[in-house]
Amino acid sequence: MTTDDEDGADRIRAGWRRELPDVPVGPIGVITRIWRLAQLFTADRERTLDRLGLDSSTLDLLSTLRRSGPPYELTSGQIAARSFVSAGAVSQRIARAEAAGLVRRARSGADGRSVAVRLTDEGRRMNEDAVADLLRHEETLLDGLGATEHDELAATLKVLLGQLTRRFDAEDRPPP
Amino acid sequence: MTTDDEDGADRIRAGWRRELPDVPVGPIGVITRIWRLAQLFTADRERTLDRLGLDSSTLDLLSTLRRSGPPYELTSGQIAARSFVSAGAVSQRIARAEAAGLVRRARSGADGRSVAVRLTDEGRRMNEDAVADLLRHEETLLDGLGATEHDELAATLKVLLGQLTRRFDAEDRPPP
DNA sequence: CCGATTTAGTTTAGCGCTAAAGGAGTTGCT
DNA sequence: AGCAACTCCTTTAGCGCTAAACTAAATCGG
Repeated sequence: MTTDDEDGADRIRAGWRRELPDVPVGPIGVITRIWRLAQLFTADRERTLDRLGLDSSTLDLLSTLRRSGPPYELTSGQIAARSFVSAGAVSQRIARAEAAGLVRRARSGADGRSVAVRLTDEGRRMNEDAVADLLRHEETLLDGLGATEHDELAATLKVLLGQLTRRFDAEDRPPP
Repeated sequence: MTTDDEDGADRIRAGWRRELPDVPVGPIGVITRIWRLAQLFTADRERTLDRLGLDSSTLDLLSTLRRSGPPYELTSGQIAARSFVSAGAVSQRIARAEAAGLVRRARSGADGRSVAVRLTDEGRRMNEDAVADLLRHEETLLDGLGATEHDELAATLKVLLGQLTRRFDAEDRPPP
């Protein structure tokens, strides 16, 4: 008596349970759904950003600068450290945003190797508009969850994320 | 009195609350963490798959065929419909997997336009090994969650995913 | 049946990313 | 001081993806 409101994850799980009965299918219910939700949130952001003439990597750059507070300036290295992308990607993002007039680059005073990246007024304005739009809209995406459910979800995700982050960090740094 | 075990999402949320107090920062606790978890799961899979000489897009193709059951054969179109990627991407995935000897392509009997893609014995073996490895390992990633917490998480994710899927589907198909 | 339309799959241009190589400035050792 | 080692950033080759152009086969309507 299978329940009828199977989703994609349920179907994948049922497929593996049928075909490879020895394999544990438990993780699918969480991991596959997290992947799929991440995709949906990404696609939804992209639709909004298209309207605003931005893309998600530019938004990430502008937001990192904006969140740092006045004078909205960081070095490339600081941006890379906060962005979870490679230094090369940051360099390209800055070049694109500079061409669009959203940031300006200047050699940093103290250290001739670093580059200070600063938000222009237009970059700041576009970022503030986009962040307000996105977060207000994303709030509605989670409306279907009750307040308690929402908070418990955030809390559980935080626990899991903390555990995995610590675990992977420890694995990367094998015992001396 | 800020709690001290802030994670990245908490820091982003605190930054926006400080800089743009009018913007609702609630969604960050869920959406940002889902993105980050998806990234971690992806990176973890990639490490395992590297060892096995596979990549995640090839795994996805082989798994789709394997889950369909004997004779492990589907048309390109059926694969695309199950894969959440474009038809072009499927075509390229098949070409790579065929070059690696993991699938074989043949014009499909009934309809001269379609292509039947079938798992080779080696493709089937590699897929079964990889799926067993991955799922057994991923089970341990979720070990830190209690059974109840795990089940509640899966259930909440399923609800949210269902709501969003229906909502976006409805938006794509505007009223007639 | 014949031409137009639709459908299945492939090919290609362009995108942003990573990893690795390169260029320029700084630090440290003697 | 002088030179090696290091650091910060940029550049580039290669990858897989998407969107769109394209080829070929099937279907439909007069």
